[in-house]
Amino acid sequence: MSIPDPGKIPGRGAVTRASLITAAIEVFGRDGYDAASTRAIARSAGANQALIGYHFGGKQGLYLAVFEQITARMAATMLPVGAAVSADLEALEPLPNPQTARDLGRDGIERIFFAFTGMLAQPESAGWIKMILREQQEPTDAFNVIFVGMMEPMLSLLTRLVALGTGLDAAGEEARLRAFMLLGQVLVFVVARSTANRYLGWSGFDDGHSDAIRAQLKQCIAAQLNRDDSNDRDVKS
Amino acid sequence: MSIPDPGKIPGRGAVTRASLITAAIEVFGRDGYDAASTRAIARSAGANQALIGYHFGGKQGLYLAVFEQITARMAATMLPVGAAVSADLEALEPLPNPQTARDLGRDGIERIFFAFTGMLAQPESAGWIKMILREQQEPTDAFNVIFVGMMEPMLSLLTRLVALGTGLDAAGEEARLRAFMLLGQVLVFVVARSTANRYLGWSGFDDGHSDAIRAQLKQCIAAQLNRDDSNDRDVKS
DNA sequence: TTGACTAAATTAGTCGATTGATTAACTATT
DNA sequence: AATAGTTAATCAATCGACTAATTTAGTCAA
Repeated sequence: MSIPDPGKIPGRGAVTRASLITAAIEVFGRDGYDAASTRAIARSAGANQALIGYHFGGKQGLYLAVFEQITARMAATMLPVGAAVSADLEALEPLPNPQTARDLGRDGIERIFFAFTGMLAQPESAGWIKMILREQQEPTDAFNVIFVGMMEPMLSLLTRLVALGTGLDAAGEEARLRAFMLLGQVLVFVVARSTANRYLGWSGFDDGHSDAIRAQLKQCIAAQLNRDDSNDRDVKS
Repeated sequence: MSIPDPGKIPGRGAVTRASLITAAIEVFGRDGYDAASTRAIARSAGANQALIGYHFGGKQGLYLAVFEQITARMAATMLPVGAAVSADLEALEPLPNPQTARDLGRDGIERIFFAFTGMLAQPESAGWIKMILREQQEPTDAFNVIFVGMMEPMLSLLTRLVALGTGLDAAGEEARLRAFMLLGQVLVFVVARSTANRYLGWSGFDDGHSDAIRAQLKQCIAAQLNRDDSNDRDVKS
């Protein structure tokens, strides 16, 4: 009648439950929520179709469970990096001279984006990247899971670092906009993936390309944090 | 038996054909290709469901027709701007001194992005933005239509301008990467729309927000083109 | 102007296939 | 024996495509 508690001892049900989620990431990512049939997912998982209803209550429940898994996996790679950067920040809290602050901000941003590009370049990422993008356009309950578990913490830290590096107010909209735009410089390679592949002659987003992106990104970050002169000239418009 | 030629004199069929496309942009954009039913599209257009088969051959044919319309509409706003910028470039072809070149590049990039943000901020854009994003992840024949008609011409021009402003080789990968990343700084606000809305406290991408984005974008463009110093220090790594 | 003829456009209805969900029976584990 | 897990089968609903019948608009002869 009701959904079994997944937090229990991993009985025989736990393995099929896990394989259903794994298969669902694959099929949902490839076909999208509507085109993905519960039968296709079950077949890919080597399980019976009725088990989706048994373990997750239905298609929607499986979809939500997939996002909890995705968020947990992303958090496992990104949050430690964020915590390390954050710790370095707290370490010399009495804010140092402007030049040191800028170097610290730039270093933190680079470390975060280094981890981020590495994660995106993993072949198995392709599936859930598509799922997240779909959720961005038509958010369901699943979006909330990934926003509070991943997006919001990383964006907050990024905003702090941008503020540190540029001298902007960390609480203002400008710093948040800049952090967001910074993120866009990386995201564009996966969200506009077909355009990227065709215009740049790539066949996908692999490690070699993430190195090339990192090299350019490093220059862009450095340039955007060194805004002392251009700032004083333009900010009053 | 076969699909009627839409290039003929606009008989009574032309108006239903047009209203079907308009409704299809709405429904395809909202629900996605698979979840959008031909019945829902026909109902929204005030037409009979069988007319989709009659005018477009089927669901797929309607989808393709939608993208031809979208491409035409985007091209109508963007290509004139691109042509104007391009004309200014040809005007002083014997390349001027580095400083003038950089100003010219920056000015061209700003004009393109100004038009681009304006287009994205239009309320009726929301529908086809989603369609294009879906096509980026799982490209069909429709992607080819929009790539050669819109993406490729604008990216080429953008790359030229970036090369002009930075001194990079216009034919190299670096310049194309930079142009692409520049594009990402704007696109992120529509592709990560739910994250943007929630993190920035917006309720959508309207004119007021596009002004705020333009202000930050202007500074970012200027900063990224003034890379003389940071370039010499880092480019050899 | 009228009426007959034709082709384009539109309609309601039906087709087989597939969808997510549900049930009752069955098996394995404790 | 009792519970958890699994299975095959079936349910109504909906899908895209298709067909035959009908209406509309345009053309030409009288």
